[in-house]
Amino acid sequence: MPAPAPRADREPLSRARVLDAAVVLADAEGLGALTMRRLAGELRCEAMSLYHHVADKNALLDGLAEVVVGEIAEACLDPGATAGSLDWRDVVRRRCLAARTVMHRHPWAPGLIAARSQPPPTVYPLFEALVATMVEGGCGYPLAHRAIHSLGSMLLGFTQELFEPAVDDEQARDEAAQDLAPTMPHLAHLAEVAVHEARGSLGICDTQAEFEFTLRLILDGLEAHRITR
Amino acid sequence: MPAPAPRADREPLSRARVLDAAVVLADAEGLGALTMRRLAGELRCEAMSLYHHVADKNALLDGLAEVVVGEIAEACLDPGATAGSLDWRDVVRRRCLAARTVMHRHPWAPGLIAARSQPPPTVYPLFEALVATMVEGGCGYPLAHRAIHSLGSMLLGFTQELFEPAVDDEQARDEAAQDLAPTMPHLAHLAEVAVHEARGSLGICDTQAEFEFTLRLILDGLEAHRITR
DNA sequence: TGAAGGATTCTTACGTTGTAAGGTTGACCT
DNA sequence: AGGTCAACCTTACAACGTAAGAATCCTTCA
Repeated sequence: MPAPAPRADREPLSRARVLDAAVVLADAEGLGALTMRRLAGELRCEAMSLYHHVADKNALLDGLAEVVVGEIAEACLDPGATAGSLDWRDVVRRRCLAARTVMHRHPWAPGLIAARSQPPPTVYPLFEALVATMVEGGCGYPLAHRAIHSLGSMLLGFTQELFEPAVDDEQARDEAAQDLAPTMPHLAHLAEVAVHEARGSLGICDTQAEFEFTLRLILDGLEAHRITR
Repeated sequence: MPAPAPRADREPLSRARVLDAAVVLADAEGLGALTMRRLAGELRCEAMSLYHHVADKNALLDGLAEVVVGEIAEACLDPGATAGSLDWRDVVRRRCLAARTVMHRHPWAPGLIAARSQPPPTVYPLFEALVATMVEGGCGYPLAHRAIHSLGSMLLGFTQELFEPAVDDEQARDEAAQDLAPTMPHLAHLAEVAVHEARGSLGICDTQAEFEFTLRLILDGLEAHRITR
């Protein structure tokens, strides 16, 4: 097995280093400034060298979404963020606020994530933790599921079909759920429930129903404020 | 004054025709397929001809956002959409659903609108109508204002600072509010109220407070569902 | 009738982008 | 010493947005 052959005269490139530099560049000058040549310049290499660490520009953007959502997940799951919270609402609330401060550092992120067809896999630990908190708080899986949809825009900055096209193939979906089970037990369970509820899995939720649910939630909340004002 | 000089042998171009073709193209093949040359091809002209009707590609995208939001506003304000509604919530609910069906036809729209720094002016009639409905429903301007923020993602597909950078200059803001007054009385009034409430106008809301308000709305609504399940 | 004038459209050209193809380098293992 | 292979660079090309200016066409007035 050949060992890696880093040059002695400078830090070798790597997927992580490329993505980190891309995030820094996008933060500083926006997504528009993120070109392969410019990014290479920041890393003191040539554009084509980047292609050894990311497949192409699209993969680079996928990676960016992954990194940012990962940052959000990390911030949300930091125990310090929710220390001393008793109510499940308080935990979820603080997590959403933590997500927001991360998004604030990367204003280009919502648009980027929204543009990808699939949310990056780094959302799963976050959703898993949220569902866990809610279920332990007595919400039950169906409500926790709806909550994830309702909170989507608070966590990632946009609404609209969080899990849209995904997989049409039913068997592939079942396998995906199986893969999820060991590390994401709540999400796996939620997927099962969703199958019975909306004839879809994580991949195919009844987004219309979810939309209407969230809408009613907001309107009813506003009505309550109107009455007690 | 020279009259327009359209060619006899074919329909002349126009800003509206360019934008319409751009919407059709984006709907069919996505925003990525929307290039000046390609769009020109659809219109059976050369790329450079487009520049007489839109300043540049960025202006084209601005125009696209304008058209889509205009479509949304039109669908929402269609009296048929809200006929027979007594409750203000029902009116607003139906408008949001109408907005959603329009967005469904233009899946690229939320990302596009979110990417522009300012929402297109075609939102104003929509917001005006929503505020009017809510105020007449007994909500009061402060609550109607919050409602617009809370409903942002239900109407346009994304959250996150609907009116972000806008104008720093205080005088310019006052003038903008003046211009609004004749056609958008409720929005103009709302802007005044916002100045006192959050030390900002339409241009500078306390987005953090709005975010937290919406978040609590959703969480409290979910909690109510938990209890009564 | 026809020439001017001005809006519209097209031609050509340039710089920048993403990336395919293939050459070069240098650390490691025999 | 020489071979191997990942990492990296050079060159090249098609497609993009768009600047500059020529060509085209309708209108208007002489």
